[in-house]
Amino acid sequence: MGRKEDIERLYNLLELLEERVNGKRKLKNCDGYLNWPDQGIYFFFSNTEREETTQQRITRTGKSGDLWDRLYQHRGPLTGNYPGGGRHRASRFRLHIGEALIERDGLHSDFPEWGAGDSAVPETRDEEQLLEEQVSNYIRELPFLWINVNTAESRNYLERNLIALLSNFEKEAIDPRSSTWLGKYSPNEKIRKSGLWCVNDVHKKYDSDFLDELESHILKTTPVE
DNA sequence: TGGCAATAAACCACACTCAA
DNA sequence: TTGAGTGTGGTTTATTGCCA
Repeated sequence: MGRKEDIERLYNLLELLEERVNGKRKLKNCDGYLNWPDQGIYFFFSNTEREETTQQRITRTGKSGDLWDRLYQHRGPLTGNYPGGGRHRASRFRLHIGEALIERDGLHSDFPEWGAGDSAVPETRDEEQLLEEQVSNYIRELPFLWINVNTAESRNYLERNLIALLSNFEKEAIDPRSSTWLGKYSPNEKIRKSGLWCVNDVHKKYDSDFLDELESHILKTTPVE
């Protein structure tokens, strides 16, 4: 089977997953009180559709040994010192989106420290709060799905192959992103060309057999309540 | 109903792994 | 060695349950 057929199979498997978990969620409606699986893989979708279908396009996939903790890092806090914001230094997803917003809106002089270092002093965080809020607003509106994957070996294998399959980086573009996709403004070439908010593995080849393993995990995934 | 303790979740900074 | 990304562990905050 070719890459296009494998991508079709992947999206069909995700439709099955969506049925199993009673639909996609958005982070704006989620918290840690839901019974998330301890470990797993998540799929964020864009609100735009794939070519020739009504399916939403995958825009990022990632893994975690503590699923909600990772989703929380992407969502950002609702309360505390930075409500509605977040920490892009703890979430590359947030970092990439913020960089694209800076490029698109010409905000370099407003956020000169964005992405600099692993931590920031409160003064810098105060200055970045406005952009963190914009990033949070963007992420919290993205529909997402998740699967339960217990072993790190499986999570690494599935994530690597998912990204390699979906990435258009230096490959034939399947489901190419529109010119209005925010990632087109990313300073990172891998994001612009892959069509994903991912950098690792976008240039790799994938192993079709991973779809069989993905299906087995989907069939074991249950809804959160 | 209010006070207290226990527990869970939220939050954060830093450490660690892996690949290039 | 560096960058990307996740894992770990400590602290703070919120919630729950119990008792007077």
